Amino acid sequence: MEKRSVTIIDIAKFLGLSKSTVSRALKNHPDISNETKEAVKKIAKELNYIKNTTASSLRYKKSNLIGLIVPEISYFFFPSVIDGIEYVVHNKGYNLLILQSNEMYEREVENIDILISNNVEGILASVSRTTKTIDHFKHLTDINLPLVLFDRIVNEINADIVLVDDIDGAYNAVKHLLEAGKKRIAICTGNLNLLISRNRLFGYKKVLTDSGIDIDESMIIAAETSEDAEKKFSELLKMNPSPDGIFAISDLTMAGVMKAIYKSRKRIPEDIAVIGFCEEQYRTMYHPTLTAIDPMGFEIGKVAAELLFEQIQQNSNNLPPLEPRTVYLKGELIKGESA
Amino acid sequence: MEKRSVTIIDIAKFLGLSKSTVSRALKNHPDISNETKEAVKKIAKELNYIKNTTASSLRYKKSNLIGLIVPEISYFFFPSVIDGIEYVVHNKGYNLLILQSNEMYEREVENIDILISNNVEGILASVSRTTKTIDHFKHLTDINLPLVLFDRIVNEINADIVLVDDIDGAYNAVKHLLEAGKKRIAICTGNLNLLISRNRLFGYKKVLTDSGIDIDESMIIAAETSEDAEKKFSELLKMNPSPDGIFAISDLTMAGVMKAIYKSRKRIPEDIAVIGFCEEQYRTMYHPTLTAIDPMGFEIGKVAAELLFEQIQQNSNNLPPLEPRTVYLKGELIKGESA
DNA sequence: ACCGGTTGCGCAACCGGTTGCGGTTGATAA
DNA sequence: TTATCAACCGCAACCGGTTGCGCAACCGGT
Repeated sequence: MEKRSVTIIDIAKFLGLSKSTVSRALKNHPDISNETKEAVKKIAKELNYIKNTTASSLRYKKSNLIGLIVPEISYFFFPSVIDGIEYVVHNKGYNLLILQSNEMYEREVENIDILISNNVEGILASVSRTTKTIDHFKHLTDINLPLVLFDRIVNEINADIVLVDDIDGAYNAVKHLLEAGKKRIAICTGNLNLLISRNRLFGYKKVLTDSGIDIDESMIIAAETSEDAEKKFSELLKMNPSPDGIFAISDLTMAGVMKAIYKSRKRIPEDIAVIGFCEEQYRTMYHPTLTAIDPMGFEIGKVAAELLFEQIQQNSNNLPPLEPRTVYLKGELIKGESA
Repeated sequence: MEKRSVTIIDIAKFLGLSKSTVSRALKNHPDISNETKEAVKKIAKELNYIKNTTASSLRYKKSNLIGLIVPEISYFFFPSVIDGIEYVVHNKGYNLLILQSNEMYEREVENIDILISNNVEGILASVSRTTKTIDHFKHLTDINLPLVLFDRIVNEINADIVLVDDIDGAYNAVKHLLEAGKKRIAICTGNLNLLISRNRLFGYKKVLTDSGIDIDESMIIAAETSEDAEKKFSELLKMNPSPDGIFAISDLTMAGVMKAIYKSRKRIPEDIAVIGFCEEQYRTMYHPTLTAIDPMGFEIGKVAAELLFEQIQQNSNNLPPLEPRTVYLKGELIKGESA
């Protein structure tokens, strides 16, 4: 059943040439005459020749593949990041091998092996929630494989890092609520194992402290899932006094928070103002539309991929690895009607 | 700079064995003694050996790679589909090479070549909006490469096909509005070049006809983008008589329609009822929550991948290709508050 | 001592494309 | 005529893992 696809050897036989000549002709090697080149290319097209990248990369050590590991592809935020990555990767003539960790440490380790095994030239990753040891990432520097972490990072690692300035964003978000006259501002943060959750919480605390407002621990709620957020905020909104502003740190928590508010029949923003980090795509889905800090998904992906290619470039020039860089992207506040 | 990673030859040298023995030992070949197997595995672990899939697949013709082509990764619907695909693909021990066509015919053709070039064992695709000729897909059957199309398909092709039953879904959606007593129901459909748009429009027309209602062409609006939908429906809602029900055929059109309604200050569902095809994730983001037909993203991906693996299985057993199958998934109506 | 059968392993070809090196040819210069 | 050289192309090794085949060693049985 297996119909072998056409190889350079087929072309060579057809033209009575050697496969080396065909190979060189296809790559426009100067040693080959123009007539031969044209003949080869003509036949290649006629026979529907497609280069076998696998064979090529085995020899040439250039797979043209970039590996990507995300916790979950369909998380609100990640599709945008992937878009940004794909934009750069495609422009460089590379392709993307995408793996999910499903927030499981074991799969993350396994995925790293898979990517190495597939000869990727670099890896982009956002680490899983359950990852505590990072030997699998450190191993990459041993074998000199470029690595860029984004959004969910780990410390003390030899890799480029791309983040949104979470503290700054959270600070500005909550400040916006304060300036609107809100006094009792709650935060819905995420799993505090994630740096992003801690940083956004830090920004929240910082602006309150800077404004001379005491931190009320009952206004700080950590939720793992959207449902979790909804449940906990439904409770919170029944309390007296209840918050008059909420800062939700992610799309995920926002979804839960908004559901809780809708249920409570409170008016937005009169009774309760809402602000968060939210992709443009979803920001205007809510009613009223959200005022939100742009989480910069596309940009993160774009910048992360660009940094990766700089490392790859460095490698292919046989230059020593670059010093690890950290890039902070500042997300702007986009005004909606919710605050 | 390039640190070569360890190969079976390194292991062989280390143990004074031949590379064939090491290869067999690692695959638990019965010819090899248990002592040797254990010794090899022990050293493999110590040296941090990772199999070079590229080399393996060159010889063994098994890349463990599945190719996926989607118009755009971050479209509302596709992340869910990818999730479903990834679920199956990972369980089979395969990996996913994901490419975007960005709705461009040329990139679709290019992507097919890239996937072939990377020795994928099968291809899953949702075709671009601008695709009119399908020779690039037909070529796949020539080289006996399994193909499954989903959601956006082309006709007269030798491939498995997975669809939601668009006509049925649209029929039930609009019927739901009729049963709620709505009389002037508008539809926001998409690019009519897409079968999905035509089918959902057909279901809309069918239920109206079946119910003895005349089709009002001014109530049929095709929109390419969310913004387009918003603009056109803002106009429509100003008309007199204006619709008292809207059926939006996709997440994309729904976003525009809802914005237009919000702007018009009409009440949902009292003044105007809304129904559509909408992923669960987004359905409850709107306020009021949407009544919608489940577009079955995850399921589509899952079923498509399963069909693909059946074809691959067939190939690897050297059996003749299966007859192309078409699977229709019926999306259930999920009640929200918008209708 | 001889034989058939098993066990355990190595040799070498192979997958398809790449590349260093060397060989052939024809033209030009000496 | 012969040395020189560029232009053009083929040979063969190589990338790392897989596999058909063959061979030596060893087994128990006669």
